[in-house]
Amino acid sequence: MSSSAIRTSPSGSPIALGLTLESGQVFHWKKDADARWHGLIGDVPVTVAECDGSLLVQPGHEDLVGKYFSLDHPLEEIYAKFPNDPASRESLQMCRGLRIIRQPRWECLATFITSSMKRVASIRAMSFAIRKKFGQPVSGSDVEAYPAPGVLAAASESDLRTCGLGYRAKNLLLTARRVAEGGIELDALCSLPTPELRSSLESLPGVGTKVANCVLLFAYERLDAVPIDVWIGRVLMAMRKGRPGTPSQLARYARRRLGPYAGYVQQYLFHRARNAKG
DNA sequence: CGCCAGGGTCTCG
DNA sequence: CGAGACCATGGC
Repeated sequence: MSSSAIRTSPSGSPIALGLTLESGQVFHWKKDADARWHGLIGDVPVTVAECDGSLLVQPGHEDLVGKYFSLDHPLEEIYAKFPNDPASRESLQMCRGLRIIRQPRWECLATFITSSMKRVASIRAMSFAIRKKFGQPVSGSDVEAYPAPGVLAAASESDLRTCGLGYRAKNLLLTARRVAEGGIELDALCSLPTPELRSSLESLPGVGTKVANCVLLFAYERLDAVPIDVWIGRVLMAMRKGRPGTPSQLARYARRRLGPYAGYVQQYLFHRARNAKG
């Protein structure tokens, strides 16, 4: 592969590429027989491979790829603030090098609107279907770019349903219209404090507490945001010695116990829980 | 085949 | 604020 190696962060903390791309943050990357990953960063086709914790990319893509995969995140500092309970320690041992990606905001928001009550494999299938039906073809990629808000805003609900969205089609359509009409400017919101940003996101159709936290964590660099889905809900309940709780109680517990990088801890716990199976 | 999933929204206490 | 009903689909 015509590629040059780029280094990870100055501290030398590595990236685990496969873990990062298979941890339910992003849903359109494909691994080939040679363990190279093919995907799009925005509308730029990218091929990435991992070699001893560093990334190999095409010349010229170093900055784009480095930012997308958050190679500047200080993993050792983050790990130093991990909680000391057995589950968190074990998740760190399993997931060392997994990074929270910086995703394009609309793409992240839209895919997580479609994610409710769906498994990762289904979210991935819907994502590909939406790209294929509405997205712009990209030269050098077998995956289409994620369609802009205006494109989905001009679609019909029944067209969206053909992508397997079910009742989520209406929410995606309504939110696409809000964004396309300028009712909310996703990129401009990045300067807002987290509470105000969260409120803005939750004003969108199909965006509640959990989806807003996914977008805060995966697209707005709020590394303390904790999405609580059924998996993390079970993990938190186990950490509370089996004591169940309301969503707000679990959120408060997570804020208190998972530390300043709670979003990172959550992602590691999520991956550990989903891959437990014994 | 039945089960469950990176939930949101509305209604009613 | 908290609990329940309802929503559609597909992988397994």
